[in-house]
Amino acid sequence: MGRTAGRSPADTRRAVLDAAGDVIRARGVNASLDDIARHAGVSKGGLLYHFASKDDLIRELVRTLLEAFRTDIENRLDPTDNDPGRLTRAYVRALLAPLDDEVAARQSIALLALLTTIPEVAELVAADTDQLNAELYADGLPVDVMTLVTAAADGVSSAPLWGASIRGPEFRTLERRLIQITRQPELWESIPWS
Amino acid sequence: MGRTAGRSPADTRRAVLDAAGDVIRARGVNASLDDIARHAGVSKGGLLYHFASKDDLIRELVRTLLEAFRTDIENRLDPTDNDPGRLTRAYVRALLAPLDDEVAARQSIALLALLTTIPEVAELVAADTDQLNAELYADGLPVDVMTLVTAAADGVSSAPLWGASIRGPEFRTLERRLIQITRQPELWESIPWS
DNA sequence: GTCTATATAGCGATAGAC
DNA sequence: GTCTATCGCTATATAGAC
Repeated sequence: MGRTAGRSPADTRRAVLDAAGDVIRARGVNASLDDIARHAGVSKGGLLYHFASKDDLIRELVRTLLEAFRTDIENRLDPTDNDPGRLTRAYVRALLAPLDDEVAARQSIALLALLTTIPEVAELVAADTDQLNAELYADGLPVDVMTLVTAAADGVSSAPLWGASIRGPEFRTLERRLIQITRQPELWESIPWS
Repeated sequence: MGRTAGRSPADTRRAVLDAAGDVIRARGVNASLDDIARHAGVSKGGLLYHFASKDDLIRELVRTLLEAFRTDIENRLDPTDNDPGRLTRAYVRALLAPLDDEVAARQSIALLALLTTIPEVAELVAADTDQLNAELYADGLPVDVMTLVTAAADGVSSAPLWGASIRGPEFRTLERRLIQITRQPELWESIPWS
């Protein structure tokens, strides 16, 4: 039948990647190329013209997800904010933002966790994590403060993975206080730790 | 050939469950029954005598993991401690336990995260989470303090999923301070939040 | 660039011997 | 209680038409 009207090859590629995310999120490991292709509005043969193999498709999907996460953090950097903890604040905002859509958040994290089981993918993700962590450690905050804040943000963002609800107001409060601690690290450091 | 000398049916069952964990951790959820059986030292047919189907095996594996996690927390309850935050402290200890001697418990978390991509498993885990969360909310701490402490613990425990190392001394410091906050919630609550 | 049709392989599950 | 053999299904990937 040839090319679908109004859809460029790049559009098709993107449609397939989107469909891959949706279908794998929804059906888990059992998602087949046929399934993904149908959701993208192409045949399996059509899909395999754009991606040489399923591994190739997965690899591209992970690359896309990591890039989207990175871009999300960068978009949340406050341009008027040049103080220490600038990146850490953007990190907290990025991880706590999806609170509104718990299902999508849970599924995105589960998707990355699932994909991480492919050794090659695990290396990609770990490399990305190392890079981001290095930047967080160089963000100008005392290490113990940065560790607390990012750990708490990581915890909230991973909670939906276990089916926990994070809609309560206590999580909003937590977000505000984590941000505030990055602005005034002494609030944490001056606590009389025994 | 009959029963392998010195191995009871219960031993075989446990060996299969252990092997299932190992193989799925290494190869992902698509690991085949053949693979699992070989690692357990039985044939596929032998495995399927003990577990009616692959779904049944997965279900039992998850049940075992959840139970082990529960037991781990309970073992970390301080018998001499009857103050508010008692369970929260055990929870923090369980999640931040040193990597060296608690590798299995920690890997279980990563494995559970993987298995959560199976919808039926997600429901099992969510039910368990709800129960534990209810107990944490009833642990006698101010909600905001409990939320901070458990979020931070969750964050540290999920870090290995992304390939991050949590061996640095800052994580030990974090553990000590999280515990201390549960003992003196006013340390957190009396901070002059704007 | 996308389709249909098909080759090929691997998986879960069953049956029956021992 | 465990094995081997095999069935039936589904999935990936290829080939070739349009």
